[in-house]
Amino acid sequence: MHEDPRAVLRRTLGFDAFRPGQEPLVRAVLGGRDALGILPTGGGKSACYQVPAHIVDGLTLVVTPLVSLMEDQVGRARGAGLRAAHLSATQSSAERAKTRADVTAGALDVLFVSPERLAQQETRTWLSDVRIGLFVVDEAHCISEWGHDFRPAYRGLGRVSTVVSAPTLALTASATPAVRDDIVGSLGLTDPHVEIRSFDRPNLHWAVIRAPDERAALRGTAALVRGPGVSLVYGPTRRRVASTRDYLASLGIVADAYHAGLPGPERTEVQERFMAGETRVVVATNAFGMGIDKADVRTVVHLSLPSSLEAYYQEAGRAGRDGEPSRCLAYATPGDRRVLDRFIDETHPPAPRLREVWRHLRRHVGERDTVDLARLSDGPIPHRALEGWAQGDPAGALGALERCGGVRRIGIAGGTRRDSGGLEQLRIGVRTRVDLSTAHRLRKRALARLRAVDAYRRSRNCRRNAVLRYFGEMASHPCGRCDRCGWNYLTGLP
DNA sequence: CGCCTTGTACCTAGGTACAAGGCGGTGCCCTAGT
Repeated sequence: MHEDPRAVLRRTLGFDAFRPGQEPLVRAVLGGRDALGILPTGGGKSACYQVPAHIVDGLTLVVTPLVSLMEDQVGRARGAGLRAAHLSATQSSAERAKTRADVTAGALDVLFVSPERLAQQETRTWLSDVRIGLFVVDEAHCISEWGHDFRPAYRGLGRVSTVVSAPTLALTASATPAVRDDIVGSLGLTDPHVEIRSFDRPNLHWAVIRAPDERAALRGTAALVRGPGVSLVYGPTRRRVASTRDYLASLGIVADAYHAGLPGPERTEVQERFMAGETRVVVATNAFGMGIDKADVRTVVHLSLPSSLEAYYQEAGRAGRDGEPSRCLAYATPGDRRVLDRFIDETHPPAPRLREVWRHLRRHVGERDTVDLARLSDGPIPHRALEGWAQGDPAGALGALERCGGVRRIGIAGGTRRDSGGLEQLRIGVRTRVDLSTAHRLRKRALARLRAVDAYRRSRNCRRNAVLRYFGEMASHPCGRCDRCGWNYLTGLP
């Protein structure tokens, strides 16, 4: 019989009682059952694996999407009395070797890794000799959000979870019923215990602000961030993030910009200033957020709505973590929908289009060719359909074909990716058959998600209820704190 | 359905004016050649 989880909680984390939802998840995995926990941010997801990690026999293996998050989690796990480490490409090979040796020797309780590392054959071979007591997928919505295109390694976690003879625990802060099903199905969870806490955040005030164009949205944003407290402004592109920051600066409003195109040290610095309370305004792309938990953000402004309500709720939900009244405001301009439609056409082209591109490739490219994509695109393939893919990101028609098994990426012949400019000398193989049903399904899914955003933007009814319903929650009375319930985003809060 | 970059015409050098067309965001991984 193992130590009582409550005693462990008290001894290691200093809490007298579990928070809602935690204990059933802990007891489920300790009883050998798979589990899925959907707990709000700040709801104590880490404790759900930290407590079992003290108890189970063997290693607790935690999959985490970002290296910065891993480093954070290692620190907190150590603070909870666990012997913890992580593996990442930023470490020296000596460091990694040491961690592996520790794991093999049973000298670690918790190991954090990326899904990409788990996808490596080398890692799997090594882990097959390690006794694993619990397999944890943190930020499990990434399986659904990123796994289908951006980070396909997330789709491979299912093979790990079924091979490992330990229970699997999937944790996330937000998941619609469809995303839940996707997580359970993709991980191959068997009869999981599912724990879902409410998404309602009674201190958040919602509004969609119509603006004739981007310029008007920008002016409005400046007025909003002049208000009291810390503000977070989300822009759809790096360029707009930079120009918004500059515009605010020209008005004497000091703001930091954050996106993935900035050098690492600068990103770190912006984050640290923000967390330390030295920044009043951060303008950012969606790169800013995961793992950043600042309590006193009063206003989150979106210059335009993102392409899914999941993303919107995650980003807007960074307001008011301290429970104080806070605003979640999104601008809507006439061009929004059209631009997003175009992005979908690029990332998930319609099946007939894909078939056309694939046939063209079949005629000109063999099973294992080195091709000059720039020359190929003189044909019916526009340059842009190939571009993103060649640079390493699975975007465009080739990316979609790759997901359908019609095209195989072999590598870049000669030179590095960056040196080659991405377009010459790409080695690909074109298969003799292609099944476009995956591409079709993903396109339908992307369009459906976009329609939900559109519905939210245009909704005549309570905004909060619209969001809750989307996440599969029963909506009660109108909230009384959104624009549709008569709340005024300019005068409604101090 | 708006903004910005790129392309073209002008004619012989590099500006200007205007038209056309394109437009995205998230991160792991440690290759191979300096």
